[in-house]
Amino acid sequence: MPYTTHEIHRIEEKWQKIWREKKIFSAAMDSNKKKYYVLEMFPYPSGKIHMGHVRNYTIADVIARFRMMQGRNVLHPMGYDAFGQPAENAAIKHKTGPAKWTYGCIDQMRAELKRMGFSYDWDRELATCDPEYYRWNQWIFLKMYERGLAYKKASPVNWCESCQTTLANEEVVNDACWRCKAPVVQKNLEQWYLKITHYAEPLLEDLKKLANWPSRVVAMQENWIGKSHGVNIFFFWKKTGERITVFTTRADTIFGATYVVLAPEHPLVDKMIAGTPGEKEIRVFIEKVTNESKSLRVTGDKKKEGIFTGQYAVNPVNGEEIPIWIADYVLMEYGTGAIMAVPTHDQRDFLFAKEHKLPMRIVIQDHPNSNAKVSDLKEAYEGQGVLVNSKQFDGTDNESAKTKIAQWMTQNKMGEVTAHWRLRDWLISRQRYWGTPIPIIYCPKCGAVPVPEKDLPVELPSNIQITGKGGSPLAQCEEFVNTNCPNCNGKAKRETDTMATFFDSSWYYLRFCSPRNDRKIFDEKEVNYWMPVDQYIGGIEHAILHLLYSRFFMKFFKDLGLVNFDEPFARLLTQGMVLKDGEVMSKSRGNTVDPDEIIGRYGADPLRLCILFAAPPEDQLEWSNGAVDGSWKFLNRIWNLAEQRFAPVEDNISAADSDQEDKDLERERNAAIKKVTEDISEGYKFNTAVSTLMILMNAADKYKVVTGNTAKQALLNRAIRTVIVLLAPFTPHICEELWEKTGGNEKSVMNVSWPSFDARALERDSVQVVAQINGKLRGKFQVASGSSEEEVREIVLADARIQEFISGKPVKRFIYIADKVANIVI
RNA sequence: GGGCGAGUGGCGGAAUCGGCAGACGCGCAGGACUUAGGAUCCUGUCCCGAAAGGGGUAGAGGUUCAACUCCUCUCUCGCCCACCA
Repeated sequence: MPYTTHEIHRIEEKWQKIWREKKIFSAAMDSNKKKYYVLEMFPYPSGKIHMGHVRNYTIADVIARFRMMQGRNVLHPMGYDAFGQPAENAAIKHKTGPAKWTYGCIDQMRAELKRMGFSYDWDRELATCDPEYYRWNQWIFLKMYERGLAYKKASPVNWCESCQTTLANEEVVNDACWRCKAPVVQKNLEQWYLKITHYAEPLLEDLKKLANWPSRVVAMQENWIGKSHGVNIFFFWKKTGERITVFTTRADTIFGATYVVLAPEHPLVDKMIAGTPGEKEIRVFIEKVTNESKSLRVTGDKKKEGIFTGQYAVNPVNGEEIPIWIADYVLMEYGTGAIMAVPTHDQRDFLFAKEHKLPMRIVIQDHPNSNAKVSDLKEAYEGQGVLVNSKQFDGTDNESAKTKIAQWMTQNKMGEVTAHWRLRDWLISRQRYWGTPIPIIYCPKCGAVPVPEKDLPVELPSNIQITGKGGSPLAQCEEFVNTNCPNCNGKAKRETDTMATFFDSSWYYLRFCSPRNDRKIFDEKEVNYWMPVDQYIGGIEHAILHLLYSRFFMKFFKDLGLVNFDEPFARLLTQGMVLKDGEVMSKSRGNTVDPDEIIGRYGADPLRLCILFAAPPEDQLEWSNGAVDGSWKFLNRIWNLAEQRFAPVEDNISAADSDQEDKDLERERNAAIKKVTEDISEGYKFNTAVSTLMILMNAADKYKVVTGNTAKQALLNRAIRTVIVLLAPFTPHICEELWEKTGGNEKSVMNVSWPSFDARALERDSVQVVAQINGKLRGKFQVASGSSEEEVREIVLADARIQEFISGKPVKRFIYIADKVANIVI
């Protein structure tokens, strides 16, 4: 039978059925076996898988199958991140319900995933929209609520007009909604938050443990958490003596502070200006600034605007009275909402001071003897130097002055060492239907009351009309809203907001460990056996969002005493995007390639191979149909090799009888085992692993067997079967079929142990040494491997051509790198 | 403005504890064969040159017997952060 599309499809279906029936991939805890947990970021069930999914899951599948063949107890589950807005939009568009729509999509998606032949334990499949899943979201919420880590507060929030809902800071990208790209505006709303900032320190600190994460992702998280060390300095308002705390990372410049600037929203502002002559003008200014969108206000190149309050602050270090200003460039959300301005050593302050003719004083000289004057300054000096005009600190270099001044201020209660964080608490309320109901009941008498654990799950009502127009859809459903207070049993109303879907995905990897447990969120024994995830794989777009939230949840579970570790993902691989014509594949661009269509035309194996061979997993991958042709051809050649050249004979080769061709083939075979093993386990270099297998196949193809020479035939058989076994994680269907055809005696090639290589077979009798003259290639010599420098020197210098190049000049040096290069310096 | 990463044939990409640049594949060119198949097989394929040889890994320098690999500067592209005090 030739390897035709029809045959490919037959083989793929055949083996998928066998894997399913024999439960090859079902995982069970076994404390005698070393576990390996492979996980890819589970998909949103849009219905169809795209090339990005195919790439992500194929990479994971190779790893899972490879580890399985190496004898590890592999857990490789799959599920669906099934809540979220697209289902609501689809429900409106197709006049159906989000649940019906979503489950339909899941069915379609599962079928497509199965056609790819991925090694999932399908018995562990889960969907976050299942009440048996999201009840545990509610449970987690209640546990956080008990510990004060879930709380409600009114504050300005990000609001997406198009989605008609609030967004977390992490979901706002360039002042636009991360999902729909519509502009985000600020609204004042009362919303639920999770206190992720409680874990700011460990979230930052434990990044150090993530040595096997891409450094880029670690850097992004570090940036996002944004710890900055500095000092809170206690200025005070001259008129009343009230404290104005200012945060600075530049305590060394404290003697150069010539004014203080407050954010327009600063709580003291109102009191300071009330009844002053400038009050009206200042209020107009504040009004103007606070109405500006955050993006406009926070643009770097915009001119800084400000206004004098008429009030003065006292600098605690020298008692100096300096003016208090209000300016748009000071943000209430960061630091203390108040800064001390040092125009000589901060460029923003410099420009502001010039504009408003505010005083300046130099306190750092870049050189002890240089005497720059304020009038000479064209810009602020932000570099290193020595302190001047700073009383007892004069002459101190500014770096050590930071610590010294901070200590001195702390001792004299003028300030305190502190740190500020960029990380904000996580806003999780969403005014949407298709999400987990927040398990809170509002009672007129008792206030906000958590739903008792025994009443979980608070189920989503199914009879809801989704309109997409303003407000929480759940609020319209009276039978959902109206309930009784768990405390006093009086009439009460339910919270009608649902949870952000990132809540759901922050812990699903734990649920996979015991997905059917209906008494507990997860079985601690199972979780402590399988976790952490040994290899996690997904897109870089989750570098902050999902990965940070998951780390936060893990630390919370550790604090609850449920788990004995606190980082969920030991290794992280961020796969590159799949491009078409240089652009990311997307429906809106109309440049998508449907994986299902490629499977139909070529089969799953050629698709898998092509995507693995085309680029290293972390790089972008430019899709080309030609590349699938290439993969198809390669599989076809292997097919023909196994079908036409394999012949069953007894494998009784004695090394003593082997000739040079035999040794060469055995060397290629062992070299391939070594290289493929290394490529998969050290850095997932699938592209070079595949090319190594191509080399071995080419070598086997060229190897000649005289009919009846059973020793040679056995050697060829060995090479063929090695290709099949090594290739099995990449293209499992064809390898199963060929393994069976070539007399494989296991029920599946997946049960074959991953081969090891024989180092002796890699040795060569002779090696090629390159001869260079002054670094230029001048000749190649076969020499016995392990030859000494003297031997090689003799051979090389005896060569007529080499002598011609030397042309009588004296040989200054002779450098020999064993078995590689000889360089003659003349 | 700050940080990180990258730049190699017509294309995807190999090679980086410094040691033959372009593995492997796609494409292209020439040929063989044919049970016309999605054929298959063989040969060639960085540039200039008839050859000898010369040039060549974004550009310019440097270190070295030897540099895609290390150092300095510049350019280009990608990503992240950004009035962050």
